[in-house]
Amino acid sequence: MDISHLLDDLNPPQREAVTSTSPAIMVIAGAGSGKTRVLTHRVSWLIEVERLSPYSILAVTFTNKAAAEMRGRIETQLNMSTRGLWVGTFHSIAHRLLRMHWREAGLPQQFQILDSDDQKRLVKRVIRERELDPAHYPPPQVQWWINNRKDEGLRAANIDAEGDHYLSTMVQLYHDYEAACERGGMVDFAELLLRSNELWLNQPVLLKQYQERFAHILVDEFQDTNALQYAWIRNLSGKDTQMFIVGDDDQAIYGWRGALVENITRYEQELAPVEVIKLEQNYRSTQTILSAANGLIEHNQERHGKNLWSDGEEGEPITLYAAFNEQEEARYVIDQIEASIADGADRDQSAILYRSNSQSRAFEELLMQRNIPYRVYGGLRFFERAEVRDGLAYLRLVANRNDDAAFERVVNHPPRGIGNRTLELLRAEARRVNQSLWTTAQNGSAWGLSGRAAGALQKFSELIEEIARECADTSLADSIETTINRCGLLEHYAGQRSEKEQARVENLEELVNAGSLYQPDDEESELDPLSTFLSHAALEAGENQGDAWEKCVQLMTLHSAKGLEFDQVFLTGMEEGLFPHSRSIEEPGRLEEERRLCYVGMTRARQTLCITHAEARRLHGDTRITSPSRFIREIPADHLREVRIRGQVEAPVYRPGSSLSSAQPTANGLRLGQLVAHAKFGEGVIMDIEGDGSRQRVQVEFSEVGSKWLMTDYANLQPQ
DNA sequence: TAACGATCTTTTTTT
DNA sequence: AAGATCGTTA
Repeated sequence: MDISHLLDDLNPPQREAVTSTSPAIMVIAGAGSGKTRVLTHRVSWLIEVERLSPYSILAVTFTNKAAAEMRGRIETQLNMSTRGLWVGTFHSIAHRLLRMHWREAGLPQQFQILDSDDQKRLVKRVIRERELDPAHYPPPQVQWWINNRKDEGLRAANIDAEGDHYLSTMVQLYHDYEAACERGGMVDFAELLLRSNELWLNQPVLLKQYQERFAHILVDEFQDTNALQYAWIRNLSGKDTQMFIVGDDDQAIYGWRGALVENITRYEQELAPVEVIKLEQNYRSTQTILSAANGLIEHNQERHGKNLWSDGEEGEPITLYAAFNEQEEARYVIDQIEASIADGADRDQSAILYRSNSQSRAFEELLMQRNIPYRVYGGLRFFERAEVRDGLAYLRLVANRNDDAAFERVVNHPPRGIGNRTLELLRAEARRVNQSLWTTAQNGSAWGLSGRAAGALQKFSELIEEIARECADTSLADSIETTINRCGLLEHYAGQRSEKEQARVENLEELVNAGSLYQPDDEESELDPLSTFLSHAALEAGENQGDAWEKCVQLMTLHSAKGLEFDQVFLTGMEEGLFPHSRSIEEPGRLEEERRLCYVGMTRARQTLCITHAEARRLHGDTRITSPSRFIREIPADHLREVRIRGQVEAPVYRPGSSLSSAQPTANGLRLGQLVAHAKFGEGVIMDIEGDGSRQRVQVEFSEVGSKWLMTDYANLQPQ
């Protein structure tokens, strides 16, 4: 058998990882070391060389994107369909199990997935019903708390509040929330995992069956697993299961949402002896970038220890630019990008990375002004848009009348005269009789609702029943079309003719389209298509902004940059308080996570890396003087090159500890940040200086007339 | 019931 | 500064 195509382009440790027969393997895969390749080649190897049935392999990832990429690559390698092979996110696999074993899991067959938005509404309701002050118990915080408990594998009944008032209230809310979910047949994200883990614990026969089925379990991004995911994996693995995990402790950046890097060590201890394979050869970045990143990450105490190297080129030094403020920072970065594009680089090979989303603004404004196409990652995705969610809520009611979250969402949207007062009474009554809102609404006048309110609810019920009847024996696509057309949302938006409403109508039409394109997975094909479509919508929120695939400059947070790579990377806003973020500075553990985030950012770059910081930045309304990030100082200085304004290299811009000292005066006494007066334009601040002698010009931000470029020889600016 | 104004808040994000 | 949320008012 010719197996060369699976091994030829691998280095020795990669090859060892792909072919190893140890019962427990741990691959510590540095950034850019070919992690995905190892994972996919191993699966292909198992199937093609070891002749394992795809049916006996389970591969788990964190994102749908990673799962899709893995499946795609495996199919290409094997040149066959991967039917039977389970590749998916923790959540999608747990979901699949629950759909198959809903009875054993104690769920109604039609259970629906509650996304975080619905979850928040439900939590809010539970708080209201307890008559607690939402200021004392903010819904997002309660939601966060509940999810954290679930991620730890704890149910309300398992938590001992020990007389602590706050804690016991939280437990009570958790309890109410569980009851509300139960009543409506709803399962939130964390619940998917918790339930299926309980399925393992409560159904030993079923568990054994799966343990025997999966001879191989592969887990990607192991450093991001939380306690529940760890338990889930451990329970599922039988004594003959071969475990293959891939992770990188230096890229653990999700501790704040419950991920436990320690799971790596824990795995190593619990499954000893574990074969540890380190992938340290990097195929992405220049040696300079790697050395710099290594130098930085060495400042962390808690490490497995690993040193990335490359046999590629030394590459350019990392440039460091000290901007006057965030606008000037944007100007510098975008000038550089424009220059590289002029040199023939692709726009989408430049990425601007930042710590927090609000920083994208200055960049976006300038990119827009200069007509450079760009794409900002993050933000609302298709299935998260309000109108799409409304449409889905109608569908959910059609599928399951007891879905209270969906009921609340659309009962008066579009407005049909069911006001808050009515809803309040309805909620109270539903709670009293412990029934869903839908059921309670059916006999409004019987429990004392005014004739008018009861009538309005009646009409709403009839509408839903009617839609359901029309959808009864049609295809999924037709059901969705019927629902969207009949629910009244289209008319509601069509009435108003602004651009926004136009877009909403289009999105609803797109939802119909999404339904007709939807193909259930093989295992799901015999289940109710509407339910699986709704789950799909919740589990996979869709493309970010599937806008035209024109090549765009990429803007994103450092977190969303993980897993991506670009020729040219700008690491911006490298200032104390912003990055590392002020809320992380106190705790050593958090600070180390910030440092790993910086490491992740740096290692995204293939060719060039540029680090920028502003000496003054407008944040939350006021301008403050900032100092450069400690991370800049932690990068070995010999890999850095400081850049002056427009390429004039003189005294170093950056000196540790200095803030505004870098604004060097020019020959005629003007310097950045200088307050000046102009005969016609009034007072202003110097934002930029370029050229010298008779060709020197300065950019002044005037308080009256805005920003102007002026030739210094003619402007006659008076320093103030 | 909707619309307006006051008040509050502000890291990172997937499922 | 800006956006979301909330309570009050017309």
